[in-house]
Amino acid sequence: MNGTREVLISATVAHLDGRGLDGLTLRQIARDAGVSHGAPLRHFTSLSALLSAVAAESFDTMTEAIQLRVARLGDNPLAQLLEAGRAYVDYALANPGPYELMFRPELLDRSDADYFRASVAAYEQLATLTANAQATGWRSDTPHALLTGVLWAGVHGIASLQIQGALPAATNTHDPSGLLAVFQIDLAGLPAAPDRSNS
Amino acid sequence: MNGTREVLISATVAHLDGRGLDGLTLRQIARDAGVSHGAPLRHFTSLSALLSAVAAESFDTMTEAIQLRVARLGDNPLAQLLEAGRAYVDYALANPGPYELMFRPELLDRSDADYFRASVAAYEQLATLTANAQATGWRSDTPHALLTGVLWAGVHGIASLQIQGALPAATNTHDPSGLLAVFQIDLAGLPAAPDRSNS
DNA sequence: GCCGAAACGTAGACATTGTCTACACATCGT
DNA sequence: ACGATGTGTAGACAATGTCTACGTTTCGGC
Repeated sequence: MNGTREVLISATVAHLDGRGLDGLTLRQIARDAGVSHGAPLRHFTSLSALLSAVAAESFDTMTEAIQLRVARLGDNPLAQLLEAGRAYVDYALANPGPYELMFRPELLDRSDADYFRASVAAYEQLATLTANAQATGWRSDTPHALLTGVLWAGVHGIASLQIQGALPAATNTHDPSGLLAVFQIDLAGLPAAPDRSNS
Repeated sequence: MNGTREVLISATVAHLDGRGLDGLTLRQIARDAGVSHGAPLRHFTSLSALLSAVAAESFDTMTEAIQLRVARLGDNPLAQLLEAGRAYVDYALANPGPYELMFRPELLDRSDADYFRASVAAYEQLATLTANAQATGWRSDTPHALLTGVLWAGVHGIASLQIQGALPAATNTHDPSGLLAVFQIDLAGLPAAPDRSNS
């Protein structure tokens, strides 16, 4: 149960939560986990492999958190899509360390099967929500993959810049959901409100 | 003229253009520049300081490139804003190495005056274009700093994900300007077309 | 139960990195 | 002319990722 492999992953997550990527080395993780500096290589072929496992876990956690938030809403695809965007940014800002790791390909092993699966699952989640929204007529003329990519880029850009404090003070003091509110105007502004055509 | 300082910066830029951040070490830069491994520290207090100088230069280059593209257009603030967004993404995709460096605070020296100046100048450029567009009535009710931040996050997210190949194939094969076209719909969709009210 | 093999863990190498220090040479203002 | 300052080199130092050699521990088939 508390196998070394799990301890290593826990130590990595703890370090990410505490100090982020700063000082996150294989030997430091080993020290935190209470094992020798060579022990991690018995469970992961490299530092990248260990970080990929952690990144995959973080992707899964984020996907679940988003799913929970979306599930609370009724069957309103556009509202669900917006809520997913907010939940995405909320997760990133609440877990900046793991989030940064997820989008640092040079630290990860891109061929890691679990990382690939988890990242694709996250994308598929957004793609499905986008498709549902488009099915209601909202932006049905925009190519699906293109729209999904742009929406992802939007929330990713907000999360990234906010985490690294790159947004100037005036923007930074706003609630992150406030940023998304602008997207909401975008999203809801164009064709018709989705559930009004049903009542 | 061909002082060691300039040679070091050139070598760094060349490395960024050729291999990106991969293998970009102080000693490798020194080897490329044909000096000893300790020489760079005579001109820069640390690796971060050298990288900050290069990042500042890249920011300035990008700002100029955007300004050129915008200046070609007539006095149509909304069209200028859109063109700036396209020029931003174009620069990032044409110079992925320098662009990645610009947004890697842990590699840079945040207190570097020139880096700060150059990054603020880039932000101010976008802020001005945004303000001009808002002055025509476009989204004049959205707080200026908030809108600027969201626009920046949008293009930054697109550029970042595209550079690291994180967007799936269907999205990736599109012309990057195609991605922005979706933003164009957003931007132009809401109130009124800006120049029609003039003719 | 035994025992060989596999898994697991440790300790010590090795090359490489950023930075520091000691030293040498040049350049230049006075 | 000469001391100070600037510039370059070479050698240290600690730290890192990974490799190898060497012990344990564990465990499945006889």
